[in-house]
Amino acid sequence: MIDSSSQTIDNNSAHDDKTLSGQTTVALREAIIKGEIAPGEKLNEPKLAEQFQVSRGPLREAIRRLVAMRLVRHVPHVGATVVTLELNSILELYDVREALEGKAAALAAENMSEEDIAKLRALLELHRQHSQENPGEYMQTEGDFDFHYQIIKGSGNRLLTDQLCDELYHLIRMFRFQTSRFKSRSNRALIEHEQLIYAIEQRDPQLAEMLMRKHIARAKASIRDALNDSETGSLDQP
Amino acid sequence: MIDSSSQTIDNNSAHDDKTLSGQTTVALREAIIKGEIAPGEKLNEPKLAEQFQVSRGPLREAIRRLVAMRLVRHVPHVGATVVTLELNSILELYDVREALEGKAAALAAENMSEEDIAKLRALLELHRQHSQENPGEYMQTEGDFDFHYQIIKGSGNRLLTDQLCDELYHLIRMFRFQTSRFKSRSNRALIEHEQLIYAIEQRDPQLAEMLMRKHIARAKASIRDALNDSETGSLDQP
DNA sequence: CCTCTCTTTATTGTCAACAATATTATCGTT
DNA sequence: AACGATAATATTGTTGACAATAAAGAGAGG
Repeated sequence: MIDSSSQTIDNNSAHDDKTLSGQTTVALREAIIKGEIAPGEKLNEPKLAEQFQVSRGPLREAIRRLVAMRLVRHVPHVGATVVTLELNSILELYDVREALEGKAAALAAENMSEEDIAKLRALLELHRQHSQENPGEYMQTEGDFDFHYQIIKGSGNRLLTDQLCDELYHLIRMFRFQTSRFKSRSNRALIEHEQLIYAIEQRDPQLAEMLMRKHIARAKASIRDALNDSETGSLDQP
Repeated sequence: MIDSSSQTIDNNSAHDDKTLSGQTTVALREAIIKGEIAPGEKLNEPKLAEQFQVSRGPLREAIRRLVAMRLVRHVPHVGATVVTLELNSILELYDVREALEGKAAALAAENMSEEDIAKLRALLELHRQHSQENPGEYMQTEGDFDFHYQIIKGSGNRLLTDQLCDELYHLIRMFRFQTSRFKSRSNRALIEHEQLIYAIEQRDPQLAEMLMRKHIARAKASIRDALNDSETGSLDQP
């Protein structure tokens, strides 16, 4: 077992929030991420309150939290709508990821404990094994972020971790859900993860940062190519 | 042109929010940043609602937005408290700034229009002039972020801009308010800004990023030194 | 037939009362 | 006197009703 909070990636500051607002937040969040509420769709407060069996108060609070997570946009006196992830937003997201996770990798190379590094390598071997047995499986995407998640946490920077794991993570999840038909090149990711962990083991912050940045930049490029080819401008509409 | 709201740094998604929640948000936010509500202090909802002449509803919403801005921490059924900026949090903040603003500088070198670059240089000259006439003046701090702000906007990345200017910016302001007794080395900043704008003019993303990162890293180091000296080690424990 | 205005409707913003939980104070026991 | 359990208090969470604003529709005029 890697960590007490490793399989529950969701820490979201609401992991132990038994309050109605908290529960409604995760329910609404998941509904949006899974596409049960379509991108661009308007969030009708009375309707959703009825649907989630809560009053409008907690529902409004949930909406505000999702606004902070950038899953929802809000205009005063008009209402809230689910964000639409056009290609441009995705590319912007990956630029931010590159900057933040690159720094996280550098800090991880400096601050991560030897045990945590060992656990990280164990996790990588697990993914490699799984990938060999069932090639092209779902785990690579979840597992991929598992790996990144451990490095981010290994940075020891709380602000960085919160920004990446509480806010941006759910945006990434939403995007992956919408484009799950595209299977990612998991072999390449595995190789790059291997290089990355080696840099961390060598305690080389600059190399770790460079490798992480290139890793994410390549993912970004591959997304741009895939989406440019496949849709030719006609994928992102609902 | 990217946006028309350039001199009003506060865009905060509430710039034209005439709603009570919006007004309460900025009022409460400024009160916290200026220290009228002390760091670590608890936010008593009935008391603050009375103070701001609003009901608890809008006040609660304001608090939630400030939680998203990381100016306030919230625990279910216990309440909200103003964050305490220990040295550690500040250093973490500057690491995140280094990553994000570094990338912003690189993107600005790629995407900024020639006119915007010209305006940026004009702004720098203005600050230099002001700095010569009244050495060691307040403007350098506000002006410093003005400069950074223009570069961030010049990146053309909306997510990046929002993260830096809507959320982190207010944390920085709060920190500066609390430590206004320390005068920053404005001469050095001016020189480094000069180098930075030159790299942008040359359309050299890598150099621009490097310069911005070093610029912020130096600011971080100078903060660490100043705070370590002045408070003699009794600062970072809670 | 289209367009503009006014009315109607629906939706968001705000409020004050109620319920649930945590904090504090009190009291008894060791 | 110190500690722990229990009751009183204060604060947060939730609810439904009310007010203000925007969207939708009807009707008159061009």
